[in-house]
Amino acid sequence: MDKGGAPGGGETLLFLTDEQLRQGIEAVFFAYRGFTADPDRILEAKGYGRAHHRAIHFINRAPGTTVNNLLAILGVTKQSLNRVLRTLIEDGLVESRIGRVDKRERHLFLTPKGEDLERALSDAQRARMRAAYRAAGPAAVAGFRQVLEAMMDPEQRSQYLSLREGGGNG
Amino acid sequence: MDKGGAPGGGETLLFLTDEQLRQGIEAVFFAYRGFTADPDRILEAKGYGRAHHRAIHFINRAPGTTVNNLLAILGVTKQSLNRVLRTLIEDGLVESRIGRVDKRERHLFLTPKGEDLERALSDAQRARMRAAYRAAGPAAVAGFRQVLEAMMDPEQRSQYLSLREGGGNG
DNA sequence: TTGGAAAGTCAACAAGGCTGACATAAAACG
DNA sequence: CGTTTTATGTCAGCCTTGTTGACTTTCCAA
Repeated sequence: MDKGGAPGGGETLLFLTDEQLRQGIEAVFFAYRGFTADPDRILEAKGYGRAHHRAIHFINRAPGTTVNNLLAILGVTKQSLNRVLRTLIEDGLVESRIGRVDKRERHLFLTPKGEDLERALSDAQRARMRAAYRAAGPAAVAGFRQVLEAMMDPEQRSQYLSLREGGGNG
Repeated sequence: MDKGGAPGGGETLLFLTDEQLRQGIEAVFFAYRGFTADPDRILEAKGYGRAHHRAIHFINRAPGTTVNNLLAILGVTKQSLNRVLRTLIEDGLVESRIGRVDKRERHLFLTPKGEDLERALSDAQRARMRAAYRAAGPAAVAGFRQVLEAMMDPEQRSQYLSLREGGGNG
């Protein structure tokens, strides 16, 4: 439990007590609840869950992505994803097109109806992020992103970064 | 979709494009996976889940807390918590003592065995947080915490802050 | 003392993870 | 061409962890 601001052992480059770390852990816990609260309300009204949200988000992010691709990003089994995808396709939110070059693949797209829901969900989530960013200020935002990136597993981080490349300006 | 760094409408105090906000959202998504990955491995080996982790964490944080108290912090129904609590009590990780003043209440404590698991879980999680904090640097950590706090719902934020008061130095 | 409120427990159901087994179609390989 | 591998989908069944409803015990106040 080193409490000192003075670097004690060469292991302590930052002022990091167990208590501070625990507060960081709890902050992530509570913040994540806030992060999902708004979309959850919208989804519940339509009879969907977070699993549907995640699928819709990443299909919108990378239109034409294959099922296998989505599987890797979401980190779930195909059986689990398929259940969600099936309902989205049946409900006319997602379209699944057979690949032209490789006919085994299914390329996934949002329909206009799917885009509507995606917009509703991401508007709600962005509004909260925007408010948080504004309240904290630009310097805090940069730090926020740095720590989040450092918290990811290496594999997740490279997935995240490759999405950034495809997605637009930094 | 204002892209300019120049403040356009008085609403834009920061340089916040939809794309930047979306990257923030995805960063939270991927980082949360990393955040839970280490404890999840430990829990799985013992046959527990995240719900057990959360209960253990907050019982350790506030020993003697009542079931109702824990309910408010965790934001689940008492029936849901009860199932988790029952297995933890049966397995000898948590002790439930009937309240002396109000016999309806159950006060919850970790047993030595429960403290062992708590330590294993929080060591793993703190190690990741520490690494992320070190990689990002002190200024980033401050910003990280600011944004997380701003992301919480007001009710969650006050719960979070009251835990901080009880817990030690900031 | 009686009725309501509060704390906790039991039962049953749903979402969404998981594994395993299997089917089909297409591609890749030899 | 025949075989194997890959991509996808499906069925069945299990687990965790949320939910609601019904119930008991306890406390308190009228």
